[in-house]
Amino acid sequence: MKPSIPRGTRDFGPAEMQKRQYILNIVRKNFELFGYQPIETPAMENITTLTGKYGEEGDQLIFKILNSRIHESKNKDVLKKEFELSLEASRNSEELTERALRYDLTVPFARFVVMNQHQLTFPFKRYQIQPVWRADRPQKGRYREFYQCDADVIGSNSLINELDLISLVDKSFSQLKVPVIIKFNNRKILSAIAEVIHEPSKIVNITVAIDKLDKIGKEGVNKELAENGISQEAIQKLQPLLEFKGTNAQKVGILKELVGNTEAGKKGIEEIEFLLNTSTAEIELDITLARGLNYYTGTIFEVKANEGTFSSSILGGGRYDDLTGIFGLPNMSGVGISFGIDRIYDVMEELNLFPASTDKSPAATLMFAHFDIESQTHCVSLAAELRNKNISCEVYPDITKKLGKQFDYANKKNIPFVCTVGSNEMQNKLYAVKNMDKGEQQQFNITDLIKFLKKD
RNA sequence: GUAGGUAUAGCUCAGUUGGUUAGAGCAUCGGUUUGUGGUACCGAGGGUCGUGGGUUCGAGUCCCAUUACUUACCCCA
Repeated sequence: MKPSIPRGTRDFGPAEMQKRQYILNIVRKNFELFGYQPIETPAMENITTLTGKYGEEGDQLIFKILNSRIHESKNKDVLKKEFELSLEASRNSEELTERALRYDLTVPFARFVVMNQHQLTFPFKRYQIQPVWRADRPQKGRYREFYQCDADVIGSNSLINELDLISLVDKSFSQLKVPVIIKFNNRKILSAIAEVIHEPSKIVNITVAIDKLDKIGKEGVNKELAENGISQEAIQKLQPLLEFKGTNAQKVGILKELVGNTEAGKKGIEEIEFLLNTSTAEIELDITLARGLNYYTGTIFEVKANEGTFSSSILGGGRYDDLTGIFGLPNMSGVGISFGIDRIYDVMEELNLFPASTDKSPAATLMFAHFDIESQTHCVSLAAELRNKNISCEVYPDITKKLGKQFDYANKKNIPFVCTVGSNEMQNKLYAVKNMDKGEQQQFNITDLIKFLKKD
């Protein structure tokens, strides 16, 4: 049988893991630096926890898990009917699927907060680094299994949290040396727009269409709006939004004109101005930024790489005022961001941003080479001594007289020192250690060897 | 779901208007080298040309179908 893995999933070898961990370590360090605490949640959730939170499209992209032992069911007639119905339209049947793989980390987090509300100190700041699954068509930069790295704070309305997150994002990308644009907008503006053009029920269609401005241009957006039943009059009102390019301040001016006399508009503009005035990081107000997820209600974020061919977003996030409400805990506003490290990896690979050290990081500091079972055994006890001193090392596992083969192995694993042990060395307790880079060899007793490697 | 592209050795790919026994580089293994690697030279193994059918004296090459992968649309990290 030919081995394979499901489409959209990947294996990661040691070289790739080295780079992935380089990114993860920087992100995790910053999460902790800003006072977020780690949690984990299960890979699968009850399907009812997930459905209805991600929009119509989103629901269809949830990986569903078929119930086990359906052949033992006592209600096969019901099962058959549910199955028939599922063939006709996208729907959820708990008879068939009670559980699903998590689609993001935010909704499980909201569930977690509600379930553990009495143990948590609010405002609660958590970070979470785990894979999520989406039943999407894979393509460039889009995977069916990928990692999200989320930081969220819940139980606080303060815009300080937004500022904190912006600063965290800015710091992380500058440490990774990835050139980015941090864009933001506010969902209150979008609802205000829907209000002033008298199409409040079409808010999702409007936001999704506007979000595509970059890709399909003004004409494309107008066409899509019309197709979604938005009146010509309303579309005309939206034009200033689509046509305008300029500074952040000028954009705020446009917004004031368009939605400044609505309640939601006023509030949104106020929040936007606060962030623009107080953020120390460079941020760009993008009045066409909408984002698809249903649960956002206030500030929304998106980060894209500023160089290279990679156009999809590498980070997203925003404020959600009532995600926990559906689970029975109202009035819990939260805000969070999510790093897409798989895409960050792709950007960094394309722009050659990984430090050289991640390319050939040594598997160990030293390898022992030997000739027979006696010398190998001797190496094993020497290795134990080095490891007690916290020096990483390994003993060549096979018995062979061919030193070339053993040296080659060390080379391929980028091990910088090789210590060859034969009968002379065992007798004199003096060990020859070769620096694989320089090709020089020095002799040490065990104490000096440890000193030498420690210093190095 | 819709539309395009690709499929030949473990990997990356050549393969002429359809013509003898399908090639290269890298990788692997062996040798030059039984106590010192990266280099060099010599050699070896490894293929049902994705699968099934068709056209033809003859198909890796042309046609049809099918599967997998991939890119774009939709949506998203």
